Amino acid sequence: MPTPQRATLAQQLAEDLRLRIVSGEFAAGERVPSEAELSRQHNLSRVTVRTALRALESQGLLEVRHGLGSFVSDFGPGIRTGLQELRSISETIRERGQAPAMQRHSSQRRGADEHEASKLGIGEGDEVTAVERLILADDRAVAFSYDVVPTAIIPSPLLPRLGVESLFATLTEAGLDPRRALAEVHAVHDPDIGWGTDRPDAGLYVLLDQVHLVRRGVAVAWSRTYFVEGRFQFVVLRTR
Amino acid sequence: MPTPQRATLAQQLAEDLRLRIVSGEFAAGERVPSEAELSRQHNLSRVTVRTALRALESQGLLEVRHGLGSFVSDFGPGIRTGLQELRSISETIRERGQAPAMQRHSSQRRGADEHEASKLGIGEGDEVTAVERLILADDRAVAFSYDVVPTAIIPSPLLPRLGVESLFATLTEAGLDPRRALAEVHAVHDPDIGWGTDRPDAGLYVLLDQVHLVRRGVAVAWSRTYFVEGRFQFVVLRTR
DNA sequence: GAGTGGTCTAGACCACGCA
DNA sequence: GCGTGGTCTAGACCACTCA
Repeated sequence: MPTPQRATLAQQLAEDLRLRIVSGEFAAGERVPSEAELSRQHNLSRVTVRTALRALESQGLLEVRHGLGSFVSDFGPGIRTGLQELRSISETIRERGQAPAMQRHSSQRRGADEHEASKLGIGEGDEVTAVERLILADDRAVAFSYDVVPTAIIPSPLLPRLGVESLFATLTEAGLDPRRALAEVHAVHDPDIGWGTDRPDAGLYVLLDQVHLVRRGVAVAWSRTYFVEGRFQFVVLRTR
Repeated sequence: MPTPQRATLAQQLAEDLRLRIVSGEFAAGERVPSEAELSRQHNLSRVTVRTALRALESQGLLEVRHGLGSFVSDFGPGIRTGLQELRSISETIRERGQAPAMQRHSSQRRGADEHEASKLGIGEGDEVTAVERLILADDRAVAFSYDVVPTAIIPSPLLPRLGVESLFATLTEAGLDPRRALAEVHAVHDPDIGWGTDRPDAGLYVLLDQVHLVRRGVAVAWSRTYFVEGRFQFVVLRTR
């Protein structure tokens, strides 16, 4: 039986507040309760509350001002997501009020090449399942993804679902909830990326080349996701 | 007199460890002292030590493994920087053992347009200084940057240095050390970006469109920096 | 001065990996 | 079992903003 992976208290609070923000309960520009207040209301230490607020700030949802309070950011339309937050793409799309969908373009089982083996920490030649999929929001292509997963870690009944539903969903069901991902960010201009009629003419993408890790630092997937430039907005809060 | 902006204890420790890592005192794959050990050695609480380790992890310098310890990442060559860390580009280049340089391409003082005013939180028409500069590492172009700064916040004697030396250096000297930046990440393919003979043929860039903020949430600069794809490596640790 | 966020501490208990 | 990191608490003091 896979571990349920209970969220931390800070994560729960962040999620709670996040939903209240995206649902509009807290309007843009409005102040959210102070740290002390949230502490009392949720019966949490201030450190924990701060951890949650930090997370929301790094997603660009809150602006925290010393001596004043925390305010809901005025963010525009479009799918906007904090790069530092590892979240399912489908979830992100859904929360923006759009309908996520997925189309598998190809799927094959084969031996891992040297590069894949190194990325995934498995042996060269060990079987992997490689999928190519298209991610849509309201029937519009937003990303093309090339994913590689060691076949051995996925229970057979779940294998056919790779590339058909959210990668996160499949991994979670296998008890392999990705906790972290180390991502490289690149700009790519290549008309050969992607497929189908909805492939953008410009062929311009933000590439997230990422290795997904479960808690123990063990890799569960290597994915290269090409986000169509302009259809997904990535935000990062950089701090010193 | 500008505030010296003392670094936090966590930042000091992170910086200390970072230098020891990049200098090779801790080799790749090696374990660094445990949290408890660092606590004792530096006479800091464990929370503070953890804050420092987190920062290094998010820069991709450390891999932290539950039950085992923290290990120096095996990172390859190339200028690699954690997107979540706001650092001077020059500093980043210098630490990679390369020589940073800067060339100002243009500079003008004029009224802020609507977009600039909104980004910087100033009035439309307020005077700004707009600079175009080229950033080099070992005489090779790595980025082109278009920066806009409200003229009023920079003391006149420092104005001529904008675009000639590190933006960070100038701002810091003016007592406006940027603490945070909210950045949008884009892929750009545009042969009109950049100038000079070293302009890459491909015209492909990772664009960081960022507003630099001082502590109080006040914007001090809006910069659009086009990093030549492939010459700078951006890494992000994404977590849930 | 009152209220807010920013930093830090000391200590607790849990979960993981290994011998 | 022991040492490691993961989470959380209660409380302290400081710095900023506004009245």
